[in-house]
Amino acid sequence: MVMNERLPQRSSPLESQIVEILVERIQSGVYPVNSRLPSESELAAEFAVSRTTVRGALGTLATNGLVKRRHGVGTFISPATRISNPLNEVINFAELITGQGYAFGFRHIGARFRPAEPGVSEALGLAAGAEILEVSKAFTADGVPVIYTVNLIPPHLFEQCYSRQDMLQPGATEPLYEFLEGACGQRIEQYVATVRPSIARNILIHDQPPEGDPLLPVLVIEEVAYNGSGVPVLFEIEYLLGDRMKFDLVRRRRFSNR
Amino acid sequence: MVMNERLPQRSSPLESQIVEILVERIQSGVYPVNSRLPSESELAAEFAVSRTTVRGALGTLATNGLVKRRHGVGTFISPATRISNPLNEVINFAELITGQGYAFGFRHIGARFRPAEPGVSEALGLAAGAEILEVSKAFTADGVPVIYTVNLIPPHLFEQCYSRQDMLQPGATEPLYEFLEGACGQRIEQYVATVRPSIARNILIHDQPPEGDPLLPVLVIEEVAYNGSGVPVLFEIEYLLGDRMKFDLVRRRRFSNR
DNA sequence: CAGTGGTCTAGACCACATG
DNA sequence: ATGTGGTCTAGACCACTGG
Repeated sequence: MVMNERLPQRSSPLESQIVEILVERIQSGVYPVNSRLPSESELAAEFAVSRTTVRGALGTLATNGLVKRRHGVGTFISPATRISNPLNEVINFAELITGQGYAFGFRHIGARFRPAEPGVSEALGLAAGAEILEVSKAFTADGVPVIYTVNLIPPHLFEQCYSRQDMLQPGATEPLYEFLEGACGQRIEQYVATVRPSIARNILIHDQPPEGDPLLPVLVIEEVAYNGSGVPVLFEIEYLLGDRMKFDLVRRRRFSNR
Repeated sequence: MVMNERLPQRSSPLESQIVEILVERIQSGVYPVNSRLPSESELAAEFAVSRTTVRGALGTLATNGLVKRRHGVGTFISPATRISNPLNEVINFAELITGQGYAFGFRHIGARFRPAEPGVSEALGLAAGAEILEVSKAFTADGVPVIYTVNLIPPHLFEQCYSRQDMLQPGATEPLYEFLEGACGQRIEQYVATVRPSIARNILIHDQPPEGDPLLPVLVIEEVAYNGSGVPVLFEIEYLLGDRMKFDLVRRRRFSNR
């Protein structure tokens, strides 16, 4: 009945595949904003799956704000509700910066091996005082640094593939997610982060203060990254300079499902 | 078989009731940290519900970090993983402040009716320039203001119960959630928030700067509150003074279910 | 191998909104 | 009265982990 027929294949969970298909349709405008989706039963028939499976997928979309469900009425494509830079998702800095209309750039600041602070080694499950690799970078919008990151990476992640010298080269770990997934076999699934405000003059990146106004507000995110098995992988500190960046967040009551 | 037998009653969804029961057991230590929970089938039998229903409840607990599931092994009570002040949940300021060991206090700063800014009236679905009630408060820790809030409340919410004069009295809307739920019949289910850092000297609450160091970092949360039907209820601005407060956040990849 | 969680189904019934 | 989403069941099969 539908052009561009695409039915789910086995191999990954049907529910995830249906999420993908529906996201495609929403983003490509097959389902226009504010329109009503086909009913759960219709989608179930179209995809040849049970209504339960369709409901799971729609639940995921609703949780992520793409869709709004109304009991007794239907499921609707959310209007502009698309949250722009969700703080509770993993951020892709390149997308973030280009998405706001700036030219994206990357700058190496420094890399070195040093002993981990007690808090860091504990969070990563390392021996007290174990050495870690510290890599500091800046990301620029139209040439102006707007994000600084400090990554603290345990050497056991990469030392089977790379020498210490390799790792000190500018850009060796950039982009970070691809480096971790490709070279280290670690896929980051989740961060546990602490968020606080600060001022540019109160922070140091690789022993240097950030460029620009020392009174610029800064959003500081300190976080531990975990892989899919719940094992801590690395420690990361992000400094988001407040001038040009805004972040959104959906906040809910606890245990309010989806 | 189990002491303190408590079986779910109908009336609210079984799944939610099972969540509550399990949370009680976890918090009261019936299931100690790191211990394995009974298997899904055992719980299903105990509660006399289907395994599907138990799984839903366990999924909610896993999403909220109380529990860690391991395929082929079991479901385990998470260790200290309890996130302290989750930024993605609705914050109860009194709990937040007392929970960090300070004495909680509340201070009325001002209340007035004024026309809404275009951004606010649009977000709340009001006519351009409609009048709203602005209520400004401070919350103190050991007497020191650590949180300021500005609530922008559309008059239609309360004008059937209260006069405008009533609403201008100090504490008329405090605690806010109880006021909204009791007097206005509005239960807040969700906020869509924007988070940014700032500096104390850059903000004004009821025409006054905050007390204390003008260079104090401030976390600013601007948010629209929605009720369960997705209707915007009020606009709120929170100023979290960065000195004593920390906030945590779990960040995930998009569409990674639970 | 046995036991666990992960996925999926088909069908039932309910609660809600709308005409 | 109809059709929608919300809840729940019983049972099947799969995938993973551990002894």
